[in-house]
Amino acid sequence: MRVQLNFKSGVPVYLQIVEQVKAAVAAGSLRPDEALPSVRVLAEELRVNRNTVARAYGELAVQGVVSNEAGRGCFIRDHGQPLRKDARRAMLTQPVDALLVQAHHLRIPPDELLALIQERLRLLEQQKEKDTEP
Amino acid sequence: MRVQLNFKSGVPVYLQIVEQVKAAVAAGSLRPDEALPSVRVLAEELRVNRNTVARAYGELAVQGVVSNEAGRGCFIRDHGQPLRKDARRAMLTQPVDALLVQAHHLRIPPDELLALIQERLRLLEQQKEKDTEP
Amino acid sequence: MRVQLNFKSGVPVYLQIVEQVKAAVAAGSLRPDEALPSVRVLAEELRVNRNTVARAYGELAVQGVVSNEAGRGCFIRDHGQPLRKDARRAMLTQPVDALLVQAHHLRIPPDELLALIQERLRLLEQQKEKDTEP
Amino acid sequence: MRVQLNFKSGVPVYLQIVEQVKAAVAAGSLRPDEALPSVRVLAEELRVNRNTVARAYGELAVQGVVSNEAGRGCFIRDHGQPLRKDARRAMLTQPVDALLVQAHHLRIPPDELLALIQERLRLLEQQKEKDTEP
DNA sequence: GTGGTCTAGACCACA
DNA sequence: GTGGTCTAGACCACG
Repeated sequence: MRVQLNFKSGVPVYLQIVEQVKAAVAAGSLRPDEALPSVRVLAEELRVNRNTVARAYGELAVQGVVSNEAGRGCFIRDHGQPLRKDARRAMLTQPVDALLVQAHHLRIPPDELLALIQERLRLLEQQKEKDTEP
Repeated sequence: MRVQLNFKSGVPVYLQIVEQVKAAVAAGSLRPDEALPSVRVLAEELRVNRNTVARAYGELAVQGVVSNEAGRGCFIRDHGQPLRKDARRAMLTQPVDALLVQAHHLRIPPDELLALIQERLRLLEQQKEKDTEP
Repeated sequence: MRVQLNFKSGVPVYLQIVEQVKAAVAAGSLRPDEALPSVRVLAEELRVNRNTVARAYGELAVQGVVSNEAGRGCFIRDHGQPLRKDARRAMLTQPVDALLVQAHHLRIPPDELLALIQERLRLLEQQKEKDTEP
Repeated sequence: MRVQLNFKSGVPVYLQIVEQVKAAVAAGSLRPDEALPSVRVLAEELRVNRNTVARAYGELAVQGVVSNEAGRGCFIRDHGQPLRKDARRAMLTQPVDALLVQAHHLRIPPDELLALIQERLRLLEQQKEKDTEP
């Protein structure tokens, strides 16, 4: 489970965690009964207060995405099939539209936006490789 | 001037307003000396408290984007050139990264994400034409 | 830290707080990393609403005087000055003009005003030394 | 009577007028029974709403500095001797200190502050000459 | 406990 | 009508 935080966005950290876990579950990359990293491990990994991770896990439990079992850990609950690809794809349309609107406001033409996206894509891939290597 | 709020994002409403006004100015779609909607009008339009809009306008004034004239209104200040294109482009990297992370968690591969983006792009263009025609 | 409010002056309370904190920092009686009283405490002390103090602290943070750390408190920043010198100097012309006008109305000729300024300057320097010594 | 307004200071315009008239009376440059300019004349001179000037005159009347005589005008009331020069000079120490603190905070050294003051002094003198000429 | 945001509604200065 | 300030009290994120 790879969580990417953006501390400058103003979006509460615990919500960023919640959203990314939910997305991973929807995609099937987190399987039922799979364990999430422990609160303190994830907190240290993200350099975030333990309470923040605990709150995220609590929120996920309330929403029925995971089940917190005291003393054992935090496990993905069974949700039947993960969403089919077109459903997951549909979950992206709103954020995509938001990005297009913002680009339009900034008068960045579509081709430049696409170039920017591919540039960032390459950069994120490189980071992933670095993290995996050592 | 059209402002779109996202109440679920956790980003302070007043900052969303600030950012969107700045984006519009940066893009040149709000011209110097142009009046913003009055605090009360925008507050009603966005279904938000007057103080929240006032705070946004105050912040914009502090940042020199706008000049608030009591009894008259809130006007875009002439700040010479709008931002250079690379600065505007830089304002997009954060949202782009957020989108890429979300797509990754949803296991939507880059090529499908790009396809989705171009699909939405076409759709937005069609809407724009409709708005302009009649 | 002693803050004296004048409710009858027409000067916004939050600005009075801002000015006095800045003055204390300038005078050296508030040192870098020193904590200001918490928003709630100062609000009670001044018999003013929490929001008013919060607004003052927010303004001080924007101006780089102070760093507000959620969950920890409000601390004096040891800051390198971002603005260029001529910009900073420009920020002084308004208050200078106001002083000159007032002196003119009080029929204090320019040379006496300058003498007074140098007198107060010496006095402020002496105070700073006293604060620094022991 | 020369009134200089600062619209950006946040100090209400009517209070700026009140303070400057009071200072002039304290200095003896406005003598008992001397007439102030009529509301509409001063309003036009200052490019300010007539209500604002009227409010200032009203405030001065309440404080016993002037006497508003309907249909005739607004006259300075007799206050015995104007203040001696050292008393008037004392009225300047607080604003002078505020200016020094602000300069210090902006890291403008005393010699530059003094240079700025003399520069503004020359500028104000020139304006006065222009106003007197025609 | 800390600071930050938002709402509801009041009053003020100004046009 | 405009923007600006203040209060009272709520909830949130974080430590």
